[in-house]
Amino acid sequence: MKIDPNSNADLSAQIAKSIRDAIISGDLIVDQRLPSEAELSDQFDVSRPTVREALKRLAAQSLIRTQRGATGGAFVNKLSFEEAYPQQITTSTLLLSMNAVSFETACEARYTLERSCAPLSALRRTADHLATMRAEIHRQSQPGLTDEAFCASDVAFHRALVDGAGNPVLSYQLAGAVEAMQPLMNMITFSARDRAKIIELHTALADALEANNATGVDTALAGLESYTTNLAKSVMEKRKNKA
Amino acid sequence: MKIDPNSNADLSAQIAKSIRDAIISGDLIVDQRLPSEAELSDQFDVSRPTVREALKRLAAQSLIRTQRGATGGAFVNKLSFEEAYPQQITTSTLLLSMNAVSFETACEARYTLERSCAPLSALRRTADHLATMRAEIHRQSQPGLTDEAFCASDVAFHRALVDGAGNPVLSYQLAGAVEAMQPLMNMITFSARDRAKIIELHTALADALEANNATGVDTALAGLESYTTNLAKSVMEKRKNKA
DNA sequence: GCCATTTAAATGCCAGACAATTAAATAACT
DNA sequence: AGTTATTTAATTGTCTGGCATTTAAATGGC
Repeated sequence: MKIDPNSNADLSAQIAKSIRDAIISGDLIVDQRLPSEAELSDQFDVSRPTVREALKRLAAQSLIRTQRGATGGAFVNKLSFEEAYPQQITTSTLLLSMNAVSFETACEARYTLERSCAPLSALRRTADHLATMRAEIHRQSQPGLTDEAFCASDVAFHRALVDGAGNPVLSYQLAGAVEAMQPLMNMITFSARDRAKIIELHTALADALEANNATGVDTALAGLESYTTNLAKSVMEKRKNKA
Repeated sequence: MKIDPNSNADLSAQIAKSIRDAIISGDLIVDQRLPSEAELSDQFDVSRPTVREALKRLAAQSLIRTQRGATGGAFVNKLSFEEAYPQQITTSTLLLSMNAVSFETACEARYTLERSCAPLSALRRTADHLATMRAEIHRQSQPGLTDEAFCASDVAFHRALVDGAGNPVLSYQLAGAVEAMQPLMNMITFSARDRAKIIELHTALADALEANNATGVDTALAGLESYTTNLAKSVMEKRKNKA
């Protein structure tokens, strides 16, 4: 393997790309051991620190894992949904906060995606999913709950709804949209009356889901979306007037 | 800043996490310059190579960019949708290939998400989106087209549909679902008759979109999903019989 | 005042070394 | 023979120190 030292990209970036491509193309398969750092240095004709930088890049994307010791080394990592979740959420969160995405746009995306899961979830949700949702509703009605905890519970509730569709790909894609909204939601402080309204809609949603009533679920979600949007609008309005 | 040398995690991973948290929390803002590698070495009380490994981890996630020269250094990167797309697609592709996700499951997720965009797109699509879709349909009907090119055009067509919803967050989330399907779609070689059928459905979809007919778009998408699923099923069946 | 040169600061890269970890090979002991 | 303790070898983790390269700003010459 050879690397172009005249490219404008870092050597470590080129090496990382080379290995990444090998993983994506299937030349390197899951759990396969990569050559040792010393061997990679020879193959790519670079120093060990440079190889290490390349490997760290791959590790940051969970594409490899490393093990020390005699039989250690870098191994192609089986990328699991569990591992991919946090990265997806981090990226989505930063995208929202760094690109001045309006609350409305983010909210629309989130509820659009979530409503698409509703029919499947109404069909396939297990008792487990329902139990989780009921438990979260109960938590949300506790008086002493902080706004952060309320929002976290809200996220857990909606994730149970999405997971109810029984499609891991769908759950993964939705995770980013739902979780990344949390910081934005936290900016809206909920009054007791607002919470009661949200809990009421959550209950309606759970009831419809329990009855396998897809239309009911969709209606409840639409209600949540418009209520949330209006709430945000009024909060923003108040803040603007104060300032 | 101090790092725990007795943790089981690598120093570079801990440092990367520390800086990443600072970015997420807003302590470090976009375009802000991080301390130089030498300064970071001092602050975290580690060597420069270790700091560099940490920075490469962050660079792999597009959280920072580096610049050489007198006024150079590492800067907090404004994560753009354009930058996040490829990562999202790589991750989604690997998740599908490494986790034995069935074609059916992936296909269901993809069309479920895409159908959720249909109403918005029927409402908001511009002439530009329509033109792209018509152009891709035209390309798809060229006789000499390879299967790969046909699939690539298919992806472009569907991305135009999604982009028509005019919501960047939605487009981003959908990119992974749509693009990650391409390698799976490539495994199904399309006969001329299959292509004609797909083009027919694409045309119906574009027509409905042009008429702002949300229901028509949804019907066409549902048709595409069932046709694709059945096609895949029969292809798999044939392969099993051969073997 | 403008252009060429120098300088300084920073990242990019390398060589060599040592520490820590781990599994396997070996030796010692029962 | 079998089990346990020790040694050994391979590998990653980390450090030191250095040089090359790039870039913008400071300096100097015209």
